[in-house]
Amino acid sequence: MELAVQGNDIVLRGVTDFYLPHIFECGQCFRWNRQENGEYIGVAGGRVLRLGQRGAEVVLYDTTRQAYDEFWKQYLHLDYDYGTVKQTLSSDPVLSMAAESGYGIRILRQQPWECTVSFIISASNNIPRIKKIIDALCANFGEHIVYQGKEYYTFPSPERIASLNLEELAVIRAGFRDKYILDAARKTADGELDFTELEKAETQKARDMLMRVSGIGRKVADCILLFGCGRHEVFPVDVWIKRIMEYYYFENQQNIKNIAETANEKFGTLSGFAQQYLFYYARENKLTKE
DNA sequence: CACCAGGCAAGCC
DNA sequence: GGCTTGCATGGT
Repeated sequence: MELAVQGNDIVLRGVTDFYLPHIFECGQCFRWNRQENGEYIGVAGGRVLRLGQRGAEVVLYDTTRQAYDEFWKQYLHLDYDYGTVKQTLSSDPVLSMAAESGYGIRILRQQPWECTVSFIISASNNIPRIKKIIDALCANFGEHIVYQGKEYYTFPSPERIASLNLEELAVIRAGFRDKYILDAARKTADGELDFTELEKAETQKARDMLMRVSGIGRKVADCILLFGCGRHEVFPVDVWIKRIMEYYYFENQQNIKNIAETANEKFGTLSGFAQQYLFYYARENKLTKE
């Protein structure tokens, strides 16, 4: 892959295993929106970016080399070899098929705090409404930024949300999840939940730390670890994953724990990548119940 | 108008 | 420990 700075844009050539719709529409993130021309605009890490792609050429509009080196390269997981990931996983026939379907998926390196709130909101919810609630959260309590003449909002800090009461937070229409968001914000603001400490901890210990927050169970914790902490060995099991795993690997219904254990035996340290390919495949094919 | 959506906590055994 | 139920809200 080669990089060129052209005016205010950064152009990447020879990019493989990377396809914008796969990356932004596989359910890992909620703040990227497809434009009419197929480009995507998103807010992450307090910045805004417009992204375009034509085959192996990816353009990051109106940004700097510094922003790319410091943030977007890692965020977009461009410093990682997905060819090897897919090659290894493809020894399993189901994963071979799923990885072919979602060939351009990258697991974004999102910010742990944003991930925490986003996946608390995801509980018993649908993706369009999750996006709507997060948008309202940012528009009401985030910081205003302008990019290419349009207004955007950053994701609000733990301190900002911790300063609110339930009545004020009700404007985002999160329903019963509002008290969970507040608990996460308070525990993060006062250091009871410390993401720096969490980074250093073993995976199971890190999961336990997250699950001390009300509203964070096993599944939400695992999403935070995978999407916000770069723990690629974690395999979050939601209804879609449960459904596709039962369909291809079992003859009947299984409990969550058994599904996660089976995945770890099959996919090892690549379980998180496998999870994303399977999730995308299950939704793409509208895999139904039973 | 029922039913459901990237689950979770609380209450039961 | 495992199993059931209620939960806010909005979309179909």
